[in-house]
Amino acid sequence: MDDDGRPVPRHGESVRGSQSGQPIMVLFDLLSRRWAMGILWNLSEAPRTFRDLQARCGSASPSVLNTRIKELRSVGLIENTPDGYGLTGTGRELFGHLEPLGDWAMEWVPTL
Amino acid sequence: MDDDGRPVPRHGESVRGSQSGQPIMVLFDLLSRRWAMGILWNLSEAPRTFRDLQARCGSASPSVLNTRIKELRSVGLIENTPDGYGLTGTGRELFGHLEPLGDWAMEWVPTL
DNA sequence: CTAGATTGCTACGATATCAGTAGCAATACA
DNA sequence: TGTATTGCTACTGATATCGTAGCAATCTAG
Repeated sequence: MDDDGRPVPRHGESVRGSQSGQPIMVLFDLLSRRWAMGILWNLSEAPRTFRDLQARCGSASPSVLNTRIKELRSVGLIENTPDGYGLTGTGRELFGHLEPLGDWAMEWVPTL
Repeated sequence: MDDDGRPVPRHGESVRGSQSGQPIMVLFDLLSRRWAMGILWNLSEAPRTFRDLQARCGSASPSVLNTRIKELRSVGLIENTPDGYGLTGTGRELFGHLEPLGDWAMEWVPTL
């Protein structure tokens, strides 16, 4: 069996080394896992198949991608629809807060 | 010498495995490194000393913390002030986009 | 000026996570 | 029946992170 990843953080539990259990840290822990935000970003336009999503995530390795998908599904941010993986209502809500970063990044990155 | 981390991503360059070089992916790459968002979060109220910051980041190991600090400084998001490390103007700008996640997380996390 | 105490950091071995590639069962289509 | 595509799993080697130890450079109290 492949790795199924760390336990998905829940409120009050230790979060990948952090003991705070503060909601924002729980969220940061989840979002800072490899490709987590990229997945949400790439599913925002439309549902995508596993392989399509993989291609959009810079050819992320299927094992990591699959692990991340399981995690994001288990916390109800994405779901498996007939058309492929897509954002849930909650996922779309979260994406709403991530979206502004796109414009900000477009202005910021060139200054580096 | 300890690791100085991966190269800090710049526009158009490969981003930790992603070839897109899209600004948002550059940003996601940076933010998804361990403790990156937590550091920004914990510096938002006031400048903190290295050890204070470390304590607030769940006792993150000093090597990772230091690596992250160097990275965030090198892209101008945080700076070293007489009172410790603090957000720059740009850092504060980015934090502005992260801040709403705090409230959202407070509502979301308990539902897990 | 001398003994802590604190601060910013480096070193290093042990783990955990990720990348990269190969490949397979299931379904779809030809 | 053959060929493609899809959603994965397995495995190996590379990288990142953890956890602990410790040190040089200030401060601080006596």
